[in-house]
Amino acid sequence: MELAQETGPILRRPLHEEATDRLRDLIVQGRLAPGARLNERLLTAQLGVSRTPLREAFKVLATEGLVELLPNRGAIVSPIDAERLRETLAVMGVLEGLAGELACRNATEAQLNEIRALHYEMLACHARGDLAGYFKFNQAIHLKLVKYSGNATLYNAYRQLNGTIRRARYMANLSQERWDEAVREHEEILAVLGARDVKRIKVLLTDHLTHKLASVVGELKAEDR
Amino acid sequence: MELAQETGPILRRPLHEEATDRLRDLIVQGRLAPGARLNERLLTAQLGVSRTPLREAFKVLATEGLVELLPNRGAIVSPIDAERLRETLAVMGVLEGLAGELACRNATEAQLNEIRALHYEMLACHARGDLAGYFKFNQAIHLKLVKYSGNATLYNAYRQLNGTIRRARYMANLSQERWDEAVREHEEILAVLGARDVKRIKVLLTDHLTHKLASVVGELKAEDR
DNA sequence: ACCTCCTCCTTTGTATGCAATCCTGGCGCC
DNA sequence: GGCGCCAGGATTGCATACAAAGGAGGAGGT
Repeated sequence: MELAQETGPILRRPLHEEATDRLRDLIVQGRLAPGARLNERLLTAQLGVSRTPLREAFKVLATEGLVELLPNRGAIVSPIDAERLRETLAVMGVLEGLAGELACRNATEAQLNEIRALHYEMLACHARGDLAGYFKFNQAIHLKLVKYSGNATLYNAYRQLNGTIRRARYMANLSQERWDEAVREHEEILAVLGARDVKRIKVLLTDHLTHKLASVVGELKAEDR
Repeated sequence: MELAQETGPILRRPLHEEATDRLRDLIVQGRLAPGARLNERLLTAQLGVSRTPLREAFKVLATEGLVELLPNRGAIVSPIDAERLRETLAVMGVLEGLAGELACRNATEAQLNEIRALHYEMLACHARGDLAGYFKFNQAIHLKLVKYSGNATLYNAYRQLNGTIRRARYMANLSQERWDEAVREHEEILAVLGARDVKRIKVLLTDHLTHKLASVVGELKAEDR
């Protein structure tokens, strides 16, 4: 009989945190659709918490922009509109540009290797045509890059904006051409990062995001039809 | 007898919003010192609300980074440390760079004139040596600039980060030389904005923020002694 | 004297209760 | 027939009650 599972430090997080994270995941993954009403009674039952922590979660997600609070009428999942996506990607573009610059300067070789590993995992997914896996590793790479900039504030800001984008990702498909192009861009970004070419990485990342923007917004428009 | 005061639309905001704003102001103005413990009982009495909306406000301010939640031990005002300021200003630098670029393209002449008006108000304060007034108009100018970029997401992100900085502003003094220099920089920014020189404005704003960074961090260090 | 443990009090975390608001649908009136 | 109005029910907003955790202070042991 197992005496102790590998649980790490005994984890007892506040319920409102747990609720916030669970809800955020549900929204980001699109399992709570944009525009959907968030019924307190339903969600309390579903999450097994009372209304208080749940409502605290609503407030947090509202400041993150994932939820909209309608006074006296509850909360809804923020609708996704192309304009807001455009805005968000523009902001993320400059954030990632800065992140790349800082990462070029500050990241250790070990950290770069971690990113490289993720990159190869991503290539594997691309080769297999595994889009979900591709997105996952793609996300991970971008997040790590920002993290390894060493600027925690930047990382936080980036993460928050990222929630908005991820939702769209789950909705929008990706053309094969754009996919191939994105992979090529990643290859180049990684090379430049390894070379610690501060000036060039900024341009590359900004461009990469601009292309992503065009792609996502294009796909979204296509879905509107 | 007056039948109707000019109240505009009847304003009935949720208590938690009101509480959030009031608390945020208290923190930003430094009336709740960094590191200070936020006692729920005290604050409920002071704000005249019950614990529920107050605690919701805590959560919101925590995601904004102005408050830290210590599980089972309540909340404190986030301490100000130079490193975090550095980080924040770096991020705001690129955000404002983007904002300037967009404002150059999108702002109407009327909007630019609004900024110009604020600029002259600011000059007046500078001439009088009115530092508090100067900060106020300075803030207003930067916020308007970002707002007139036309990117609401950018504006939100900027505003949030700005809270952290404003707190430091109330603490750190300003050398006369740096003050004069800042005013000159503003003059130039305004001129370039009027000329709609997209490339140049970005450089100017980024530099301006870099200088601000150096100034604020320098002053903060000076206070540590 | 110092450390430890225990207890009490304070404060926080969560659940629940109550009042106010909003939506639904059905009735009356034009 | 359509419009507006008025319950009734459901849902939210806020307050409060209850349970659990943290911290302070004193008694007892070494």
